[in-house]
Amino acid sequence: MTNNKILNLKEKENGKKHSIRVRFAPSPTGYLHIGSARTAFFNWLFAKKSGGSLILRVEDTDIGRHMEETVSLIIDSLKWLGITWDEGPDIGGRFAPYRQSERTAIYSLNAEKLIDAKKAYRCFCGPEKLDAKRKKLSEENLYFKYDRECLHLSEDDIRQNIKNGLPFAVRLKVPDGKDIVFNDTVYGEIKVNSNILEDFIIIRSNGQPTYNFSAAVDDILMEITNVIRGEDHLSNTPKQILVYEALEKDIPVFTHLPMILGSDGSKLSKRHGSISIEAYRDEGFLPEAIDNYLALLGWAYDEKTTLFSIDELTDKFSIEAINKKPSKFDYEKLLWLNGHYLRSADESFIAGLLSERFKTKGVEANELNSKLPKIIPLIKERIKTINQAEETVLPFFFDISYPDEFKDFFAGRTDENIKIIENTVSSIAKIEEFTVKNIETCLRALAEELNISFKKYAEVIRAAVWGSKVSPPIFETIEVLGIKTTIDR
RNA sequence: GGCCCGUUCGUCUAGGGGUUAGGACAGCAGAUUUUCAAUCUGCCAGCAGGAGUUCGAUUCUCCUACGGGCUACCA
Repeated sequence: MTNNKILNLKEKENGKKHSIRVRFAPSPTGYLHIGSARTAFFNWLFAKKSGGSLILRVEDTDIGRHMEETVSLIIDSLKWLGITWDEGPDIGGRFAPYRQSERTAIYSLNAEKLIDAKKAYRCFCGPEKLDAKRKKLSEENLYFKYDRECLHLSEDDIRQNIKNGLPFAVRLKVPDGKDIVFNDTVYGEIKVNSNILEDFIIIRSNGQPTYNFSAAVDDILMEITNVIRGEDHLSNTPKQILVYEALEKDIPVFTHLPMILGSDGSKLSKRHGSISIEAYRDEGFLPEAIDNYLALLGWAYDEKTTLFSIDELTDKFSIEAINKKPSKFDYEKLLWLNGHYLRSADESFIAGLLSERFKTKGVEANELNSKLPKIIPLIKERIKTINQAEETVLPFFFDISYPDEFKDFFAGRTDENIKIIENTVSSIAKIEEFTVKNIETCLRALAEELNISFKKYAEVIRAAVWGSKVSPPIFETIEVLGIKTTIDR
């Protein structure tokens, strides 16, 4: 433990000029949640825009030790979104370590400092005792606020308790009747009286800090100038300010971001669909689409623009323009955005993504390389996700099975349809150069010859060749399939 | 229960004391088309309710309703 990790009381940095430092501090409980991703993204945008630094800090004070996987999952998702950071658990930095589980001693030492300064005190009331008190009061419809029993313990009692090995938590002594005021960038002035707060626990009896303490201590230590986080922390902010004040440090600028809710207005959860960035990546969404969509949740540049590249976003984003209203997550709009970005994406890029998927399905690289470049232009305009693309392109690589409804389709008009198919087979067999143009001339001529509308004719051929009433443009499709496959089908 | 925050088309939002309240997604209709998309055109649709301030409130103030958050030895 180096000394600079223990905060010196009475040493406010007077007017020292800082460059902007923001942080994203996820709790590694699994994957990167949509809401957290937005928070991370806004932090990143703000850091970029202001030429500051983004710090990634893992808040794992209560998660146990087995979370390596989830940390790397979160890191992967962040990187995939294009978010980069200047300091973090994976790359280190001036204020390492960046995992709170590795900083336990820092919190204890600072808590001890507070105890010595009589700004915090040991509490020997165990959870059972507190629960009992809580329960008793709730039966009378009253709400329990810690009664400061242990604040009044004598020095001797405390020494005796410690000597007897009684476990204790550490509580912050909340000043009485004090207005805690801060100015939130998006919510404006927030004022709360300290009387509604109890002496909250800052160190648990297992020695681990609680969130409101560790977050504040680290934000001080890591010289965070702007705290940008979800609105769910707005109510926690006064407590953290109390920690700043107990430690005699200046508070940073707070910016709380409105929540992202599910379509029914309740907290975004699994029953609303996918909520992890990972899931969207797997579904075949593009990071540009997600970033663009996320940016539009609670923020707008002007009255018209909805499409923003990352560069435009870093240029135009402004934290002051964030609104207060919680927003509902709209999957449809995300889909539309993704379709837009897919349409403007590089064809070889899409081919690469599809190629990966088909390789795992056992399709040879050769076949992929020859067909995919022809296929992509056919489907590019018709897909909204890579999943969809994969789906629609399946008959190019695998045998098709005709759905039951087609049995009727062929049976109902047997003569005509069979005639069409037989004629088509023999006609295309004669095509010398199997190109789109020749196929088209050939088939159009045939339809005329058979005296049926091309619309009708195409319907039959499509069903026969593709096993579906919907397909990419038929001539191109036939070309890619090749003469043999077409005739076989 | 207490405290904090919010409420403009179904959704994301712009606006802001006098506007035909603007855009986007979705929906609907049409054009185009070998299907489906894409594209283009048009349509539908909104200031939560009530008081107050004002010549005039969607905009300012208050109240109510509704929604969200916090109120843990979770973060």
